[in-house]
Amino acid sequence: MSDTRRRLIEGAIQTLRTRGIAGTSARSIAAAAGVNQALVFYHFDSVDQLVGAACREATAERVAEYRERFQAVASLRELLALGRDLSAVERQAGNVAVLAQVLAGAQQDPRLAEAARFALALWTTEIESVLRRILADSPVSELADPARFAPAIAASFIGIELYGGVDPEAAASALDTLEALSALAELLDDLGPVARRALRARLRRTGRAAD
Amino acid sequence: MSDTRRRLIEGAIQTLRTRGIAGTSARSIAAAAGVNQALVFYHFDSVDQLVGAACREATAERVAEYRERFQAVASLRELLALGRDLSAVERQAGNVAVLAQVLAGAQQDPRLAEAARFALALWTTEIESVLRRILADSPVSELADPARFAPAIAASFIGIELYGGVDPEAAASALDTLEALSALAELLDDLGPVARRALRARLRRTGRAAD
DNA sequence: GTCTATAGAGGGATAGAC
DNA sequence: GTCTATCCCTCTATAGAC
Repeated sequence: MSDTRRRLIEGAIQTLRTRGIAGTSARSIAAAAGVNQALVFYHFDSVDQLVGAACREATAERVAEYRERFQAVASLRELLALGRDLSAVERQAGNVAVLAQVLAGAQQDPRLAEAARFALALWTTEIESVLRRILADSPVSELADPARFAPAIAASFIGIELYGGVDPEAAASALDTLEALSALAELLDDLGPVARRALRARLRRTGRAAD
Repeated sequence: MSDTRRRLIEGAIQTLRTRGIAGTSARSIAAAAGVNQALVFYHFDSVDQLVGAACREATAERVAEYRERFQAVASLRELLALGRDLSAVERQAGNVAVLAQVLAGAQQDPRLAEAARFALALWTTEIESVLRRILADSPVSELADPARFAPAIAASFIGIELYGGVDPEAAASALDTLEALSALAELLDDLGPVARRALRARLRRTGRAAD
């Protein structure tokens, strides 16, 4: 990829972080990238396509960087602890913020929506494969299958990220709470088949299952 | 409150819903409100103050409308089921979307941040009082105290709302999953003191508690 | 309180020289 | 591929008539 293209992508990421979706324009991106404003349109045709590309790329980069750590996760608690670390690191770097801003813009812009869907799919795919592995023998799988559980986790982290922008303490509490709740899953795992039977009985009574 | 003020607030809410934070301007709001653009500045001094006021008011109105239903909630599952209903209704009306858009803008704008904090506090206060009531005798309270649990729930719903704007099916799955997981809490309640002791033992081993 | 008009900045996008 | 220059639009905010 050409150097200018790279710089524009970097500039877009930076601008989304510091000025949000509402303050992201061809001019502000070009200024951050240190290139001429007309080059936005030469290389990407329009601002939203550049923003979309930046979102895809920033996410792909981050997900790739965390892949090994995802693969090392051995329990729900570890997954949520990784999420907490990731949240802290990415808050510094501002990469989750990029996705959150694009997602906000995506509510009204089909091009951004496609990019946001792609980025979310990258995260959920990763989360889903971890869940599939760590919940395989867990009674938790009676309640939630990985493909449906993963978007809940991804969405929660994005919500917490946005919350953190206006109330960091509350966001930290939220992260702690999710992690603490994973002790429920561990307790269930301790109980093993007993828990599985009890859960099945519960589900029969309330008439609700994983799907 | 004057009629024009009211109309501007309504116009701001409408505009946030249909055009997002990036497309919300004095002109677009005034057009939606059917009033002159200069009146935005006469009544609110600036666009962000109008948007902030709209966010506060829209939220206060919705929270008030749901207060009775919150008070009728008797279990975590019912709370999450109410959240699901609320999410569906509000998605139609677009009120959670308003908060989500203001929250996105709030990451870079102190005035919007204050409004978002206020709006989030309204929701979390409501959720917290429900949690305090329904978890009073539950072993779940070993893991998460209501004041720290509530922001996690609020944040998750906002994340799911944004997710729903680009992938409605995944968002629906996420809502289902949260509801299904509340069966864990019920199971714990069934087990009563046994579960409480087991949880305490677990927590001692992993060295983590509710706070 | 409401209107018109406008200043002045910033926006997307393009034409055309190099 | 990159630049300058520009068109034309939208933006916030204000001044001043009514």
